[in-house]
Amino acid sequence: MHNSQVSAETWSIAELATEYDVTLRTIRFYEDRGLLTPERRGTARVYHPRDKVRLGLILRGKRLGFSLDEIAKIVDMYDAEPGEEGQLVYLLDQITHRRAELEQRRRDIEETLADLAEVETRCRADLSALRSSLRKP
Amino acid sequence: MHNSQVSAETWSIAELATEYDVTLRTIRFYEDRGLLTPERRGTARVYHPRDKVRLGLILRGKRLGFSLDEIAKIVDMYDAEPGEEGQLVYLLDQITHRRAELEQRRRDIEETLADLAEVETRCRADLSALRSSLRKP
DNA sequence: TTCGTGCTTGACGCTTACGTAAACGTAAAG
DNA sequence: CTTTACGTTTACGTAAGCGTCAAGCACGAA
Repeated sequence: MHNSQVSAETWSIAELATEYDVTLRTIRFYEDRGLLTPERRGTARVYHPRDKVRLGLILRGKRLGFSLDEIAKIVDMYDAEPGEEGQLVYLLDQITHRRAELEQRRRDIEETLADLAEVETRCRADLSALRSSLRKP
Repeated sequence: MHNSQVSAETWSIAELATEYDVTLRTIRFYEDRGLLTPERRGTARVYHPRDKVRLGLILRGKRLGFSLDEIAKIVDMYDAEPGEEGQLVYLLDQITHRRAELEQRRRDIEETLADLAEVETRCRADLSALRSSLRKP
């Protein structure tokens, strides 16, 4: 085995695509939008752990229904440099904002799950009624 | 007051738009896609409680990041007729499916909230460090 | 009758998030 | 040397989800 040293592992675009089940096109598109900035070895892209983590964050953001623009802001928060005070205050503000959004989504999920449970109950009732009416017609 | 009888209340398209803070265009678009089926009084659309509820469900679905096609399936589950056995089994299957998706989303939210909390901690630390270094230079 | 208000139906435009070729480079394997 | 695998850029296509006119009807008030 070649890469037996755990530190400083890298991946090709195809490896990342397979691991996260996205297309190469998608990964390149995210780079186009500035969300990923892989190293270049010649013309080929080489992805470092940082890129891999970011891709994971991007896809999680997508599952949550954020747009790529919003995801860009969120992900960039994660490895922002300390910076000046105004910047930090802005960041804290963003955090508050995102948190509120996420909590709204969580409430939506709870409600939807509750609704689904209701539909399921009704459904099972209908089903057993249907079946018992068939057993003794 | 005109509509003093609570039962069988109806709304105009503008009323619904105001209440849910969407545009008329959006509501008509949902109708176009078969998600809403208001009554017609002449040419004007008249929305019944059922339509209003559905609009609420649609918007909740949107906040959760579902596509309109997916939302259509979900919402239609809610007021599906009992139907035949195959239909009911299909419905239960859909419910299982949606539930799994929603639970994944909930996990995503928990993780993101945890990440945000971490960023916030780091951020506050940086901020206080910055300020204390300014107070005693 | 004319005005304003609210509603209607097209129909074209735009952005997002990719899909889908087309055409080419590079490097190892047969 | 040719094939195969893997990568690249460029660029047009598309589906979703509306925005934004344009043009017109219907109806009560002035």
